[in-house]
Amino acid sequence: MKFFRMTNQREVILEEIGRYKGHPTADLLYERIKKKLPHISLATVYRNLEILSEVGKIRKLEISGRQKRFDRELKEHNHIYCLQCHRIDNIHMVSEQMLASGSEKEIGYKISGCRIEFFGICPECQRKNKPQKQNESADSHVTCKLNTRQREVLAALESYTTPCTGKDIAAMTSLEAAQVSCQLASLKKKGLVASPARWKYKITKAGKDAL
Amino acid sequence: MKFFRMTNQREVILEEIGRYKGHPTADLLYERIKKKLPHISLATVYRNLEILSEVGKIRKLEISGRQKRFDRELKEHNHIYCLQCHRIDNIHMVSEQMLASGSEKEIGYKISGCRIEFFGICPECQRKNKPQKQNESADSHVTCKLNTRQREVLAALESYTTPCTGKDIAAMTSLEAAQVSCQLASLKKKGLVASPARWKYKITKAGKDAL
DNA sequence: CCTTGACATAGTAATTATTACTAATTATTT
DNA sequence: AAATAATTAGTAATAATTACTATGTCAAGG
Repeated sequence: MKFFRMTNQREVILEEIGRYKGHPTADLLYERIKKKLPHISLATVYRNLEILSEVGKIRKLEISGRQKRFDRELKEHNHIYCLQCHRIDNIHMVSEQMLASGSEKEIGYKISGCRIEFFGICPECQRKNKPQKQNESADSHVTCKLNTRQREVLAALESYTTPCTGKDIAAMTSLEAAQVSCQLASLKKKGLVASPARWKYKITKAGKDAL
Repeated sequence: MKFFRMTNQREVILEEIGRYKGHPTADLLYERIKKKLPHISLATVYRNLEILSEVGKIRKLEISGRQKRFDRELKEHNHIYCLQCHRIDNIHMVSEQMLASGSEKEIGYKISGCRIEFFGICPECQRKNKPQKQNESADSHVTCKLNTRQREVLAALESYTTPCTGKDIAAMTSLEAAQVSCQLASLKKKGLVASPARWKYKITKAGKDAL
């Protein structure tokens, strides 16, 4: 049997998937991981995602769309997929009842699992679709006066489960650490981010709504 | 609005999908269609599969595996996928009940559909897996003494919904028309194929079992 | 009937996501 | 420490699909 070695690269990959709320693709993970391990190769990311999912540490999704996606969530759940922006969210429901429905016998397959994939339009895209007229107009009074940098910082925070430091955010975005902390201060004053611990920031409900 | 022109190529593509029982991939269809339209381009096949599915004449499946698959079946159904040989079969069951289960509200998505994908081992692969020892031995007494050509003819027939002529089969396989009719005669004698009309052949239950 | 313009086509190039390969490096076992 | 095995970065190769381009076809309006 092959021996599995927990290398530094694998730890970072695993940690990065864990930090990420959604179902990231290999290349997105690669972009993020590169910030920490600048010399890592895309092939290493791909290989390890494959191996980690074989070992059962992560889960590989082969869902709609061109790219495979990965997540850390190991308990059974299904997915819902936005036809418009291609984001994927989790959806929890029993799937066992269907397995028991006698269809297994009916068609002769030995069923080992089931994946349910809903598709539709996610809340965010629904919101985007509604107001079609205000495109040419002011465009700023709706979204609580967020500038590009603030939006970028907020978006980065939004995609993470764990609280981040300013440095983390700088690594995820194109911004410098100084720029980030400046935006964080202003966002905090508006109540769009909270700081559960010194130097640690997370997005608030209001922050999510503002996005 | 764009005008949709039913060209000869599109008719042939549509007909070929209709003739095919499974969920063929673009390149498989291309191989088959080339027999009838030797000058058709793979790009044309791809483009038209896309267009035909937009127009609603066929359905595009984005299921597990690398390639997209297409089928003509327009009423709602779900799929089951063999992890081993990658074949895909239909499975009929109600999916509406899940849509009503309140999860729509729960996550804010506007759900427009749902795809359920079971996976497991298909009957054929199960059969292949069982007898592991007889690999070196005679290898012929089990399968009702089918030779390679007969097997090829039978497999071609098996994949079609409509009765085929010998010429059809010759086109699908690597065999000459004369070779095909010779094999058909012998298969008919064994009861593995039936001839519902003069020059038309279809596979029988016994034929499927023999495969 | 002949031109005009939208739609289609074959053939090919380009792209995207992923996998395979290779030589060098690192860890584990003997 | 030497031998062996696993892993890596970097790059080449592959598979499926899409984009591009020049040419061709068809149907309608002058």
